[in-house]
Amino acid sequence: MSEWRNASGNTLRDYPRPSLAVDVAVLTVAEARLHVLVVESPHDGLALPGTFVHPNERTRDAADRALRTKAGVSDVEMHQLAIFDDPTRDYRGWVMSMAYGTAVARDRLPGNAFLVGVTDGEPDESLAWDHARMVRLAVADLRARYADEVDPDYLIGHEFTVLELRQLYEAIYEHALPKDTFRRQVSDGLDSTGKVSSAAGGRPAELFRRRAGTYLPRSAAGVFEAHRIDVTR
Amino acid sequence: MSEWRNASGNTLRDYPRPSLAVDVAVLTVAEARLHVLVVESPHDGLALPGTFVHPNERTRDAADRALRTKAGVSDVEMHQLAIFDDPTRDYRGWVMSMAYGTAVARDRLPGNAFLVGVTDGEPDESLAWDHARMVRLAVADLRARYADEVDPDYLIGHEFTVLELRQLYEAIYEHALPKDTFRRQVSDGLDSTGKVSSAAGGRPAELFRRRAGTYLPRSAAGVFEAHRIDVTR
DNA sequence: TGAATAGTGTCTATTAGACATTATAAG
DNA sequence: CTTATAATGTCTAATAGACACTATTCA
Repeated sequence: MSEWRNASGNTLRDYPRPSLAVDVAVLTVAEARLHVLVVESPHDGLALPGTFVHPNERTRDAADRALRTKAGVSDVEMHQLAIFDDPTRDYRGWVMSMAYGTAVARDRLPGNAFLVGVTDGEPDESLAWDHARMVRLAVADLRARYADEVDPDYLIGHEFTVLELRQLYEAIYEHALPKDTFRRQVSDGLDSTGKVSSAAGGRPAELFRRRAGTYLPRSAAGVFEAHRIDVTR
Repeated sequence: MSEWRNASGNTLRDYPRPSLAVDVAVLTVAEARLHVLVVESPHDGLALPGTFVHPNERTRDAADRALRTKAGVSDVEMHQLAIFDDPTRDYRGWVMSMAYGTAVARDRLPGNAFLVGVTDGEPDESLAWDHARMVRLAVADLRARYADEVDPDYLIGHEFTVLELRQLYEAIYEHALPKDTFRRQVSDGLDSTGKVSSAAGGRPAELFRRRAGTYLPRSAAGVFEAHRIDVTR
């Protein structure tokens, strides 16, 4: 590699470079609760799927690759959370990790996926390294995005009833939501399909689709979120 | 360095590592407008202050060091924005950059600081590399944080009038705010000092301090922000 | 006194939240 | 019919936004 030199005299070979990893917190809703996808290794215990970044690879592509090869998940839209850069965070040496977050419907994950429940941003089982903090950031990010749009990550299908949508939001925000207020908050973000769901004992519920390009009202965050997750820990 | 090997067989020396830089978007309000602090280099033109990360240094410490040495600014609380990792983004080779954002009062910057006006997240003059995108992220981050608390970055002093505070917010959000509604939005986040400002022709204005540990109401974001900055570009 | 600015009261339209009512299905 | 669930209407309290009014200074 030629030694390009910029105005301040730095070159790309002046000093050691960090190893760069990515880790991905894949959230999902199963049994009406938030879960995070983990992988188990004999040496490090439970951890988020991750990998080292390959030469000239983007971190997002590395995260995609980690999900594909270690968790059997593809075609996921991810969001940068933070870089974890404590030089002592990895026993192997100077390893930084870019954390990504996303959410995927349960039925897009392998049937034997290892899911750990998440309560108020905290995994029910302890994770390796600083991965619990990554989960906390992922949940805060998920909640912020879900207060902005109707189920942007398609945790439920393309067509759904308001009840199904509300139960999804109750799982994400971890508390009950009033059914009439919830309906009014989201109704502007829904398109009616005309169809109804097969009734479960009572009046059949109407099936809706996400309305493209609509945001939920600013008040939605206040309605959904009972409290804020402390992401500073 | 010993070759620690983890369960999946990776080592820390398997493949090349990226050079890692940091760049900092320091926003300030001058002449009732948002500005961003830039440095000028003969080779690259206008750019955000930045530096390469030193061995075993945290990115935040590197960002501190860049601000101190290249812009004469110290003791600034910064926020991670995003990692910029396009492998072709730097002509010198594979260089990623972690972007940080912050805001600093004009009088904490050197008198000869190079400030570029910012309109709707866009610097008035073109910046090197992808630094304009970093500015966009910094402005979005600033607005989100200022909708949460009263001037958390101390862009105005410890004691201030509601008028001064409102003019600050009008500069940050780039539109006029109704004086009575604004006052009601922020009043719960203020403590009265009893003192009044030296009058400027009319009734003297009361001086307030930030009330510790209070958040602005959730509706504040809707009142302040006329529209959202597109950070996807 | 009038001019200028700070601060507050009032009215209206909107709406979150609670509750009641109607609508539509199955048995 | 009864029962169950969906969807909507109604009432109240809170409040954003607009506007007017009062308060306090200086000239």
